[in-house]
Amino acid sequence: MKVFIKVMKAISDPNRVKIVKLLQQKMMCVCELQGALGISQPSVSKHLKVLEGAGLVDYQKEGPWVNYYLTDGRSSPYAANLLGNIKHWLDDDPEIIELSKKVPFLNREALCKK
Amino acid sequence: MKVFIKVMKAISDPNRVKIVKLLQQKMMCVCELQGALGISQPSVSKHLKVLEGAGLVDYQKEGPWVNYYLTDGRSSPYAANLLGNIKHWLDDDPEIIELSKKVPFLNREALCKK
DNA sequence: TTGCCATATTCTTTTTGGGGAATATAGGGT
DNA sequence: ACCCTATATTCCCCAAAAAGAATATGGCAA
Repeated sequence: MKVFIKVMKAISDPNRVKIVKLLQQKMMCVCELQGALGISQPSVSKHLKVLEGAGLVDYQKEGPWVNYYLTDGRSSPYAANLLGNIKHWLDDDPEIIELSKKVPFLNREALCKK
Repeated sequence: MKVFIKVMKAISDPNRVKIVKLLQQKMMCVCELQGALGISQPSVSKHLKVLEGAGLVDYQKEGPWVNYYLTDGRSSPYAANLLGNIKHWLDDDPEIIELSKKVPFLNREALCKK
């Protein structure tokens, strides 16, 4: 039950949904996600931690950056199912469409070291 | 997005998960759910309202009682998918097993008019 | 070592959400 | 009409969660 609740709570926040939908397109570092979402860096980090705790994302360090990506949902059937379904969901949502348009222009060199 | 969040938030509370799992077994009135969950009647009513708002349950009045039951998820693909999956999920959860044992003994005549 | 940069963590504030007590509502039976 | 019962709603309290500012951490470069 605890695992189930954790996964569902993780995906119950709009910004975290957006992060998942962004990571569907490509692996991203924190500053790229921040650039896309328009919220503070600590907020992004905390959302990522919640998603990681639910087994939805994982990360890999690359030089100064930390790249986050979607997992395969190995941690629980709930995570696996959710990640599978959300792939097709919300693609026609106005907010998600707007976000997706930004993706090609996200550039970590430009976004960071401001 | 709003509908998606509503469904996910609705299922992100342990008591609401329990209500859904109980209603899988049979249609129940508020006082039966209250008896099973061991929380206050207003609390049950409020949880039911959240579930209804998410399109997961509906109700039908029968004399003095209000019978709640699971919908077919017609309101959204998210509700439909969730209701379909949760049918098989959490059946081996200790809390849910305990709850299920109580179901045969839930009797609205005995539970109400205390 | 020092400094710099990306990210994580802490702190505080504000908002959201669940809980029960008390109250309101609605409908049936008398 | 009246009362009684099941349920809904309101109220207030407390805990959880989200937000950003400020600070800490960790690794790389000079």
